[in-house]
Amino acid sequence: MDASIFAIQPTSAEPIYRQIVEQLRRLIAGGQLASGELLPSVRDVAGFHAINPMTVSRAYGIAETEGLLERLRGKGMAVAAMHRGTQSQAHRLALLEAQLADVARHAQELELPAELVLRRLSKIMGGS
Amino acid sequence: MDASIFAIQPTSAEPIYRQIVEQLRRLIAGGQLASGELLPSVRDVAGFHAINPMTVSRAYGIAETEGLLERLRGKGMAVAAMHRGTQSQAHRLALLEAQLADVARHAQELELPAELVLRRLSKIMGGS
DNA sequence: CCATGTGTATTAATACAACAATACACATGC
DNA sequence: GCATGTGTATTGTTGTATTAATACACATGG
Repeated sequence: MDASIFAIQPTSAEPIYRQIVEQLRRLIAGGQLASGELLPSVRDVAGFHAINPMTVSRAYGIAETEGLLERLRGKGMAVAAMHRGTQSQAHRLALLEAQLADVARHAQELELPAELVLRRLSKIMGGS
Repeated sequence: MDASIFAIQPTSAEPIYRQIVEQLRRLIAGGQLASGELLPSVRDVAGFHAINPMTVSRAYGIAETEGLLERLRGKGMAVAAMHRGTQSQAHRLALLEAQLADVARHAQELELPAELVLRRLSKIMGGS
């Protein structure tokens, strides 16, 4: 697997290691990273994105603690076998729940009608 | 105005002073805080939410720099006169744009169909 | 065996957030 | 005038988060 699977934004307020962990969570849950698949090495990812290897290692370590990844000694990190294939839609939707709740709260503070927000989001998602 | 207008989450990763600034932005843009309205004093807010007065003062100071608030010497802080009434829907929707883009990106990584996400968000917003 | 590839423990540097304790400038109202 | 109410500047301390630099242990493959 190529080091380019991750979309790192070094300028973002969100810490790099957390960006990686969260993308791993979603890519695995969505099935874009298949079970058993070998991930790019920490040095590959670090070199490609010009970040420190330890930052990547930290992300991989957290993902392993969460049970997302498995460590293959001498080989590297792979998607855990437990996570065979794609999770259920309900399970994946749950990963968006908190973010959707935030959107709803902010929309209410902005006194924006729900229909308007939904139309806008629909347009953004459709165009991707 | 009561000190309870702010919904502070001390455990959140987002800094308290920034929570306050962002809520001010939205509440003013949405018209829930009317122009000229007097805000709760820093000591009131700090006491009510059990946080440090200087943290509130910092938030008010930033909001003043942004032109959201006006300082009334000896009285306190008030919503700036410039912000008379509610902003246009387009202007308010723009404040949600970045967050909606994030939702779209995450949904794609999760391989969730747009309709499912929209239905879920609609339910959350409707129930509020 | 040994070069090369894994991941990572350790230490340090830097920055940030929040709190605490003062003290100050200003306006209001008795 | 003076007590009381604003916001704020200042200084210091504490705890934490993030990233970086270095060195190490281990497995693989010839």
